[in-house]
Amino acid sequence: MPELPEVETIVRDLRPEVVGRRFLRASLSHDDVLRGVSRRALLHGLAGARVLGLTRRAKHAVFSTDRRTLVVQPGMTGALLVTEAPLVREARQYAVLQVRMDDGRLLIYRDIRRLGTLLWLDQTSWDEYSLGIGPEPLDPAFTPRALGRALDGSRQAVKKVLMDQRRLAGVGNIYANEALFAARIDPSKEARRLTPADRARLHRELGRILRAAIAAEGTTFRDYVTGTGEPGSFQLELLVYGREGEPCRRCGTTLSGTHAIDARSTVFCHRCQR
DNA sequence: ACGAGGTCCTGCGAGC
DNA sequence: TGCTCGCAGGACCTCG
Repeated sequence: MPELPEVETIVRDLRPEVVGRRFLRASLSHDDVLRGVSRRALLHGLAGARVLGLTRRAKHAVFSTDRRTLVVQPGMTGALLVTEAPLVREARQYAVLQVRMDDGRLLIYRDIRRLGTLLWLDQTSWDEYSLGIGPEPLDPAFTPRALGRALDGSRQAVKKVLMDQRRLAGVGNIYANEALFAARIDPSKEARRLTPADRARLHRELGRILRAAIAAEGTTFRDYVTGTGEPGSFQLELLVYGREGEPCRRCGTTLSGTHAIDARSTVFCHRCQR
């Protein structure tokens, strides 16, 4: 499930493949991934557009072009790939968007469950959209104080606040679970009740884990692949996510699981995280 | 403002 | 073996 490290990996892999390329013809297999743009406007807009840059914002891959900006949010099962060979059957079945480029290769957005979304925005709309997203946790400007501001005043569970894209960019269920375990914070603790020491540890561990996950090219549980089609390897380093009922790597206590926070699977050590 | 719950979407694994 | 059902969940929505 592409969160910040996964989308960062995809963007780094694809940037040299697409920047400077011109899009030729595009096709779309399903309309239900579009938000605020019609099939016709998207396909017509993409045809002939030159890619000026590819960046990441939160969990979005952002293709800026000499026309509008193509924003891809992979959701649960989305993947972006560049391919030269014709698509094999499995790949073709889930290829939602296919864009022929001027070097003959295809840029593919593949999404099995289609919980991902595609946007086609002008500069002003993209700026506004981006302003509605919280700070980037790997930005040098994201200090412990900035994390404090994201958590301040919220009576919600700290885990839910970490995953709230309006407050903080790019953190989803996997990395929220992992960061809270590493920082030894109970995921259900009210965000506003974190002590300064809690916040300092959470800031440090969140940054450390996101960087380590990028170095590992992301976490592959099911469908996620990098921009080159390879699985990531951070699943080998997960300490709590997916480990409910298994022993805590720190103290050996059986890890607990709950769906009480925002109906998302939460795994934690009730002994280490208080 | 907050929590709870529904919606989208499909593959997968459990259970019968 | 073949079926149904619940679950996975990011973002967004409505309701109370």
